[in-house]
Amino acid sequence: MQFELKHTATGTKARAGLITTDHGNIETPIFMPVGTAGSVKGIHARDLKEDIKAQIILGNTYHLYLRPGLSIIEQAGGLHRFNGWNGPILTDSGGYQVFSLGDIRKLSEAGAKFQSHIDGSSHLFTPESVMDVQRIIGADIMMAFDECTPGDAEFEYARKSMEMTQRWLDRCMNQFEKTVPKYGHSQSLFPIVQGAVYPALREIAARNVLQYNSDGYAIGGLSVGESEKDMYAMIEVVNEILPENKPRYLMGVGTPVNILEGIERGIDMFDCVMPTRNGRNGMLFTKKGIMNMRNKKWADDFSPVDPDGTSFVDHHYNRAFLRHLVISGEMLGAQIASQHNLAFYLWLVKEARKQILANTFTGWKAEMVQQLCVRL
RNA sequence: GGGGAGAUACCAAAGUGGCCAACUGGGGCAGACUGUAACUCUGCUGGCGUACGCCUUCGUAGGUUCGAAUCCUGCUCUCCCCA
Repeated sequence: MQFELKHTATGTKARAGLITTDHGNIETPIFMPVGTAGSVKGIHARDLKEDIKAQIILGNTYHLYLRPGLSIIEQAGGLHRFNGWNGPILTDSGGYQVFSLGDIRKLSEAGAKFQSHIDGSSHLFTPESVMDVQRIIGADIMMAFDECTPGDAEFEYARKSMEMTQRWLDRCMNQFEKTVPKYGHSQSLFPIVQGAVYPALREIAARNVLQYNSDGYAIGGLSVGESEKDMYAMIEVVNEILPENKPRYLMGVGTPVNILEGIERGIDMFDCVMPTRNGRNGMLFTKKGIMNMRNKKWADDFSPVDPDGTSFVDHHYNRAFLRHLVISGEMLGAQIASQHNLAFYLWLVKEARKQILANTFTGWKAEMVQQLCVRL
């Protein structure tokens, strides 16, 4: 994987770049749809590529390891062959599950012992094993195994947590160096910067990851309970230190506004479940604001789902029908909403890139942020 | 014609003298969701008020009682069984 910085918009840290992988190119800034179990929920690979114009999607080490299991994925020839998506794939390491499955896991220096959320069985994830699993999955971009520190962590906890993530990173790197890709395409490993909401910790963590000269760097442990103000402040601290010539990935973020704020602060890559999960729950993000499709006001609105939308669903279906589907619990409603939201997110980052290249990002972004928060 | 059962809020359905403006489910209305244990979760759902509260409700008209959705009587309607 390689990264080429194309342009930094004047008067801002917002950047446009190009990532090249063995499965295709990625124009940054980019949003990466989340496909935890190997599929972006409700979305066909064809629509992902042709309609939504996704350039890279996520998978999750923890989920794929539990089900279908490594043997099946290996037999398939890796996740790309298994799920029919032949574009770039990034896998999260399970670090987020260390956070979200807090009740059913135990952390130690060795790693994280999980109880499967599926059948309760016990599994130990170590930095080494997580590298091996991601080799088998065959992600173009693998993530280091980290502890995603909760946003409200005390300083001492955050410090210890960050330090363990650093030691785990060292082990990840060693294992990564000791192993090779299984399917003929190259794989990169991104370290993750932790440190909760403490600038001093974030600084240490950001400087620490530089020693590995990785293909890219991630910022984790944000949008996990801290304030947006803190989140933006941490991005600024870290991006001050991360190298210019490598992509920066802000993990798990976020709302359309979060993404624009992140781009403005020099982030290149984003992922978030929000467009799909909120879509399944009836919420639409649009250029003009947020729509809750369950609201009665759409019941007799027969205009297109989103007249400004870039997806075919935006023009093929009307709002009243979409509301009917959502209210009725019809799965097509969840699909339409997810497809719209993803297409919107991809439009948003593509447009941001255009504005960066034209040096008009700042004004455009300010205007968009106003619009995006409106409740329609 | 004879016998029996029942009528509770938008629907279904608990409650069978005070803790009942009334359990619960559905429906309705709104909110949440950020590296997915999530097509999930939360709140409201008689009227007015932010709220303590006040007012009007359990087919209908009366009655008993300090007090009734709950007990008694008349009426109206519904369902079931037998002829």
